[in-house]
Amino acid sequence: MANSASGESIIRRFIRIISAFDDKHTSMSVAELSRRTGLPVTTTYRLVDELLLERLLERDSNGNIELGTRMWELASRGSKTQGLREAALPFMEDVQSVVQHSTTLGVLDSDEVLYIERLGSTSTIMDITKVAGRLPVHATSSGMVLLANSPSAYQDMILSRPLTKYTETTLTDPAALRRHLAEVRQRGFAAMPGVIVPESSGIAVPVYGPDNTVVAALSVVVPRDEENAAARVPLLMAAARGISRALGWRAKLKGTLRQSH
Amino acid sequence: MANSASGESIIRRFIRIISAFDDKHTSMSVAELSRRTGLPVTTTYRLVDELLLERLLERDSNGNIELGTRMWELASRGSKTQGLREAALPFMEDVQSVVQHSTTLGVLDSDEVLYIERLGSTSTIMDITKVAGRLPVHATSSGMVLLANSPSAYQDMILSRPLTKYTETTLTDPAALRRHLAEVRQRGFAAMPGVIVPESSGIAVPVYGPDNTVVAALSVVVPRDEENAAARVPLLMAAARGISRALGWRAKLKGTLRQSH
DNA sequence: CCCGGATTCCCACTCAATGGTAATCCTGCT
DNA sequence: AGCAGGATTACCATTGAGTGGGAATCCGGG
Repeated sequence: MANSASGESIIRRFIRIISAFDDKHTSMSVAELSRRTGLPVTTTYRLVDELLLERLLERDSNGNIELGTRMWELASRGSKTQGLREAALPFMEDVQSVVQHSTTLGVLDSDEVLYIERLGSTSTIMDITKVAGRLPVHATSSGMVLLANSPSAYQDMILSRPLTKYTETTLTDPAALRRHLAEVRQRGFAAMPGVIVPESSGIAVPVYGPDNTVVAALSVVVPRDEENAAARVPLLMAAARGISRALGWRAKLKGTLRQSH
Repeated sequence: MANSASGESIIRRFIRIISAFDDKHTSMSVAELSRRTGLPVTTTYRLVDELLLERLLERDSNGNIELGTRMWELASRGSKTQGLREAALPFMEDVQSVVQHSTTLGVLDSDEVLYIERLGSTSTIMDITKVAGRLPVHATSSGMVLLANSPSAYQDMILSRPLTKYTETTLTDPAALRRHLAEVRQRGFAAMPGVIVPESSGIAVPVYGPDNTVVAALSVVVPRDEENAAARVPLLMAAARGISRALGWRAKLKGTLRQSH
């Protein structure tokens, strides 16, 4: 053996380690960490020791390992996500104060929607989004909005892979999805009843960045039986516009309202 | 030369790299990164390449390097900070809706206050707190609350180092600070007029965790000239109690109300 | 006292990581 | 077009940081 029998770099192993933590596993023993990551026991101990030293990991009161506050700090303070989040939060509060269910802000990351902020009670069965949580593009209103405003190569990539059918109403047929995307692009919002959880509906609108591309989706989740959920669209649009403006976007002067590519 | 002439581990260098990014420097060229981190050019390129591959770093539209969304995601989803933040947010919104200036949630990290959430407009000169930003313990109301509820060894450590005097009213004398801490402990809140910025006042109260220790400080910043800022204390206390309860804290049954160290 | 798992200690091996030097690619300026 | 200055990529000889199996030790519960 030598530097990593498996040929893995330290960075990759570091990622394995921090990836072992999620909202369901916020702390664990080193041995368990070794098991979860699949790294050799000794190696795990050595690496963890160093990460503890650097405060990227910490020990809790039981001696278990958890992600260090410093880790969060370093990752947060310089990230573009932070700017987006801060710009959006006030407007999200406004929306939340009216809609009362849950309001989320999502971005596209690799092939999924990553939620970077969320307001509303956490306990609802109705809404499974979490901050720093992911959901598939094709089964969320946020995903549809983001996909509808993505380059066609990206759309093709997403639509060409197997799409999970979560409920009766989940669209999984590429052609049907494309039609739906066209609609979303034209109307400027996505409304999807019960695509991932039968009893709820998602409504999402795009948020624009300075270069007039769509950078995020603002969305609310409401009970499916709620009448005219679409009545929420103007509210959402106004909020999204506010966020966009805070991000440096300027309304188009004149001409068509269709966004570039 | 061999594995790091400077004897530095990859982890430490990785930290140097992500530390080079902050809210003022969200993206930069690799060469600049090399300069900022002090790492050899070649080494920086090699390391950055790998981090790009792992998506801990990303290239923006100009080809500059920025922190990757994945970095934020991994650091956020498993962190205890996240749980605290989520528990606190609804209550912070309530406070913010009444106080209107700015509401923050801070924790103690090494020898400073680290702010993990913040509501209110960002542009105020009055309030310099930022999410994932730090301020010194002795010059903030949050810091005083947290310090007042810390082990005395920690208090000694903080009070024994040189304390910056930001304004006329900043306390820098250890003895005076100790008296103030005793007051804070007894009253259950800290109110500090213009300790870091002359024209504003901070008011902070403790947030308790399940084991009845203080885990965070909830605070508002208001203009200093505002009459009876202390009138805000009950509001803050009620909110802090709500957060504490959401974290699993149960009110003491009976007996003294003094909290254990 | 015993048992099983977690943790720490030990150590010989070796290739991943290193960082100079030099070539190449840009980009703006003349 | 040609030039200047910086950013980026390519090359490569060198070596100690990283590795991981194994054994000893610690610890908590029954």
